Amino acid sequence: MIKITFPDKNVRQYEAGVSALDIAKSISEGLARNVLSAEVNGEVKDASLPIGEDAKIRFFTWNDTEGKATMWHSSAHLMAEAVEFFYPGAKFGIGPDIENGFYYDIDFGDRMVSENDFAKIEKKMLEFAREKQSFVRKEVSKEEALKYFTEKDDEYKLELINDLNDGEITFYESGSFVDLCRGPHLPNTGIIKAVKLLNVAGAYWRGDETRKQLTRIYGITFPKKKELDEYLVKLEEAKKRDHRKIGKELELFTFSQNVGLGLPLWLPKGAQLRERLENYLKKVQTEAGYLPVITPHIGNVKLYKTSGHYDKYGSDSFQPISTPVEGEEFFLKPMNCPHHCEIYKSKPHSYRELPIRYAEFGTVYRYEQSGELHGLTRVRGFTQDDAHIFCMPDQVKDEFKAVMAIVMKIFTALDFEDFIVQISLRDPDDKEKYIGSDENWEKAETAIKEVAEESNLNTVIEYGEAAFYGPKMDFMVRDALGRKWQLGTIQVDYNLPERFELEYVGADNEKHRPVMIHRAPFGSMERFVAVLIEHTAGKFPLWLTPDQFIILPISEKYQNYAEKVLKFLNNSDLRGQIDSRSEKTGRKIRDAELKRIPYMLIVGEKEEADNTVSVRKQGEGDQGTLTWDAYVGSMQDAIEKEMQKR
RNA sequence: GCCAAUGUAGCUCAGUUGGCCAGAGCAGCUGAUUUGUAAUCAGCCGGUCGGGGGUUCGAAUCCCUCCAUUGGCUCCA
Repeated sequence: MIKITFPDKNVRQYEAGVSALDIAKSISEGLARNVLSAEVNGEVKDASLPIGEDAKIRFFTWNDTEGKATMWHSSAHLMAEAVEFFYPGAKFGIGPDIENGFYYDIDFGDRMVSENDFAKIEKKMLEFAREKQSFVRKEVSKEEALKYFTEKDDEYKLELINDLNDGEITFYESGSFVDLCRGPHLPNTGIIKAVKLLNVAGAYWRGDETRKQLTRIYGITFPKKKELDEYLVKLEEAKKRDHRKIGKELELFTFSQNVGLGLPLWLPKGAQLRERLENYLKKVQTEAGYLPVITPHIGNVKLYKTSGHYDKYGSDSFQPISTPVEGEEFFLKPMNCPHHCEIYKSKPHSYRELPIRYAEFGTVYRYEQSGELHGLTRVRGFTQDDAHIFCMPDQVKDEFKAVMAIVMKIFTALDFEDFIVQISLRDPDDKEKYIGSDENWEKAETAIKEVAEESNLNTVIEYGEAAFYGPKMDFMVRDALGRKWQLGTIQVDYNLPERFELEYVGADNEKHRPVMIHRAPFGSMERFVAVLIEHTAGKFPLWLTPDQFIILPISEKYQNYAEKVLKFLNNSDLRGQIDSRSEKTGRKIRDAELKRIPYMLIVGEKEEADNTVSVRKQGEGDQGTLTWDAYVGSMQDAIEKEMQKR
């Protein structure tokens, strides 16, 4: 007999060799039906695996992320089985579970697979699911494993097996499909009740651009059909928040092929919104001791040779601009830092002046790959809310923390609650990609790691995500479809000060090298506004929204009164317009609602008689009648409330 | 840059197996209407069907190519 300990510390005795599934059954049939996998002594395992010794056990169901992972990983196998049925000879790469579902990378040879083929594959998957195929785990020797996939002629699996050690290789067999796999898997495929293949995409084998591109099929499965339907509805809803769609509807920005790919054109309403964000940050920065600077959009190529940008990105950038002078070349600036370094160098500095904080909304140009361009989130010309802090080494931490405070302030002000703080460090296996000495990198990485530890934020470390001159702390926020985008960023840099030979005179009357902190709380105005649009679905807070109200006169007769109201509101620092069209009120309301204008002020005979406005709130309907003063008061209160968050 | 899908008026979309001068709604313009909490009515304007090439008696529809968009991959100073 063995002792099984449950998460609630309860202990029960079982025969050795009992499976997690058996144990679940001994508790209740219902639990047994819902168990997808189990954690046995800290490791997630097949629920059907025999347990030979005393163990701590935890069951995973659909309500656990581990349970979902098991479900989706098994679904990848199920899909592979169906794919193999229709495309015998297809070769399989990897097929993991992901945050929402799973994918499998497949080499179909000469055959083309598109979304048109999904229906039959889905149908076959459900068929196999209904057969309640069990996942049979087999430990195999490396030799056996290699033999199997050599016969199957699957070079991808062979490559994977070659990277594994003998004795740690397992196969899983479900139906006719055998896969190299660590597991764990579902007790059987019958748990999968609803299947949806979502899209196909090319994906390089092992993420390596120089290797063959496989066909990746993404899918998701559910234990209930209803959950799939709900998921699909959610996806549709998310698409409605897409900033590209709302940006068009609300006339915030546009693109023109005549101007160029990835070069956004800000329309008046978008420009107003952006300007308010910029003014807000300018105010915060002034309070935090930043000094404004302004630099040109181009710079001599020499500048970027000094900074290292030329070597690193020169050939993939917009190409240099030549001048009538032989050999003279300018670059569109891809970064503001070299310019700011030159400003720093324009005069000698004393340690007493430090830290110096130069801030600029600097527009930069980068030749992003055409396939990467995406609305406002990935563009070729964008404006960074950039600043560079030049400080002494012992000031780095305090300065870094102060910048973090600004980022957090902004995120709080705009209700960005769901963000990831990512520590982006060097790829330890590929130091060639970076400039600067190991010593400098150590110092910079240590500083960031220490600051992160001292903050109360949950951070994740990503290796290989650093900038080429230094490590970063990146603030990642998701868009409507769950894609992560880097917004705020703070970077510690010991390298550029060296390259630009920046100096200050210390208390010891000797020359010292300052440390640079690059930082951009919004990241770029373009990307930030894009994410803001998706988070708010275009319903911006009052302090930001282009029009706070619109006055809707019932008819032409009340145009004069409407103008008086407008003047009064404008004088009270509120902004809005009059809809003077010869339309019915219902129509004006509908249009204002669709434009997400927060307040509609309906004025007619009654309102004119009592000097009031009839207030309608976007999305909420009629709010009753208020005097001008009362309305202004309520608006000021609402804005005041928003200000407190700022 | 790579893989796949898509590309018809400013926007959203119809256009059967290739067959009469390419359609609708919204937007825009003109006129009528003077309107009370999510679409007033009528008329007009607007497209060389993404560009180019080809097949055909005939192409928005079939083929090739280029461009762009979308979803991924790679990249992201």
